[in-house]
Amino acid sequence: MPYGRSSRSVAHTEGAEDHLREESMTSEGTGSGPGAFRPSARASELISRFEDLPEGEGSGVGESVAGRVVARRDSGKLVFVVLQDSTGRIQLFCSLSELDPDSFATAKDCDLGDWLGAQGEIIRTKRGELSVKARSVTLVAKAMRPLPDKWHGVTDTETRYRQRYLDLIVNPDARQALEAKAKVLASVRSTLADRGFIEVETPILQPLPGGAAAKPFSARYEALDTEVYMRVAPELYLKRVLVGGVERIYELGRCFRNEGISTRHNPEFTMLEAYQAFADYSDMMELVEAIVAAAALAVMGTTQLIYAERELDLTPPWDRRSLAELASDAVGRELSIEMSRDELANVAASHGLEVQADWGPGKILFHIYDKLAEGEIWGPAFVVDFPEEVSPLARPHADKAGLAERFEAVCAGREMANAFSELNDPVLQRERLEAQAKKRAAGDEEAMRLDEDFLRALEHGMPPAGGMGLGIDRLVMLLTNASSIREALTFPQLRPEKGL
RNA sequence: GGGCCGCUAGCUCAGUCAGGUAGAGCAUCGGACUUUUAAUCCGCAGGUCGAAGGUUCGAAUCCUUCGCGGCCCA
Repeated sequence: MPYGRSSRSVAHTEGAEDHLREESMTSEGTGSGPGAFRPSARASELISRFEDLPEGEGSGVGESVAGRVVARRDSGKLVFVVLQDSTGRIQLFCSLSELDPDSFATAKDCDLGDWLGAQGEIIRTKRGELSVKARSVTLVAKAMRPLPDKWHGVTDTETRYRQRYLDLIVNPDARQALEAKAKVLASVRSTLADRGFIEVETPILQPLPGGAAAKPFSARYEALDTEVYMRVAPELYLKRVLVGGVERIYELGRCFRNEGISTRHNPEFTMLEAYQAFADYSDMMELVEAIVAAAALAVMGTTQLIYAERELDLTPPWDRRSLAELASDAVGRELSIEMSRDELANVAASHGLEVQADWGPGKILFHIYDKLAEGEIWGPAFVVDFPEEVSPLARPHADKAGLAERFEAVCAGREMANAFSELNDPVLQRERLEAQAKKRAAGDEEAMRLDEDFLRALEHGMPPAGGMGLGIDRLVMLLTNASSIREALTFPQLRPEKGL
């Protein structure tokens, strides 16, 4: 019993619940009618199948349908009820003379939001609406609460997010976002499977969070009397699997970062990470292009789309620009990793950027790019050659000192993927993580921790590999023209609702 | 964290500038109607105006603080 109401008087003394429907206050009304009503057809299927049925004629074909009541037009002895199922809408034609009294009463007394099942002949009315001329009508689930306004729907953003089911009922866009994400996930899996990657699962609860510069959520693990962290990335575990000799792997799953919420950030989000032994970051560029292009085809049927009223062509190959070159363009003078720290700091300061004392030239150059250039890149583009200083898990560039074999894929001014030739030198990796740990000790909450278990794995030998991470929610945003990541998540993070 | 905007009936919104008995449409509830398409017509009911405090004879409206949400910036 959903509301625990046992009598009308209880409900009626509670003013806040006055809008709950009266008949639903009795156990009879909320009850489950037939629990196993099985429709023989879906709305959209009937509409296409009987496309050629002329106005005012019957098909002679009997079918049963089920769905939610989204409109009711009652003209006395004839009632039209519109049912919505997961494929579309179909009208019921309910005539007193064609129905048993119970069925007619069910159709006449139903409320918007109720779920009905009905059986009858498929006809087209005089006004041209394909309908089921009902022979029987059954209430299969009662709605106690009213549907949003049938014309305006629900537009209040907060209500749409908190009560996503209402959004899904009345706004087709909400359904499409859900379906787009499902298509992207299926497409990503298929693209990777075609290339011989296998999907693996690694811990979400980790004793030491790692693999990205981000603050983790923590939780108390009571049975082990210890603290655990929600992963910020699966990277360090996937590399352990590489050490184990599995050469092409990926994980598609939720990661958690303890940071603010914005149109581009949700504390939990879906990330793809893939690792390929005997490959490097240029192979990863090709992989990112292939995954994104295939996902676009799966969702849109094309790799050319409109995002934020601007054209975006995801057809490979994408532009490649170096980070230093983009930073240079943004400040109007030539910058490079070989410049002195002070010189770069002065450039940053002259563009209003704050630079911290412990930042080296690589971090400052990256900061200039990140703040001044990235947001202006429409893309899709690969920004290549990140400073080594901001890439502690990446392999140093083969022939450019101070740089790493790393890129980010940028679309519509936003980072969508990050990849590198993975660092597999355990000695260098230890130095890098020790330096990170020092920064942490000095107060940098996003600096990485020293993970001895990970280093022990590397010391057993990790094959050279390319690895990439791709934000699935941001990809879905692009493919559904969503301006906020919340539209790509069914239940975005919100503050708990008060007074409920 | 900062700026701006919003919060009024279940939903969509007026009313706030210029203080004076809280409104409309849809939904709900009661009634009429056998081809409707936001059906139509008649009638009833529905409110902690986000919260608290202040100013005032009088506050949805003015002031202060807080909560929640959105957008932009960091």
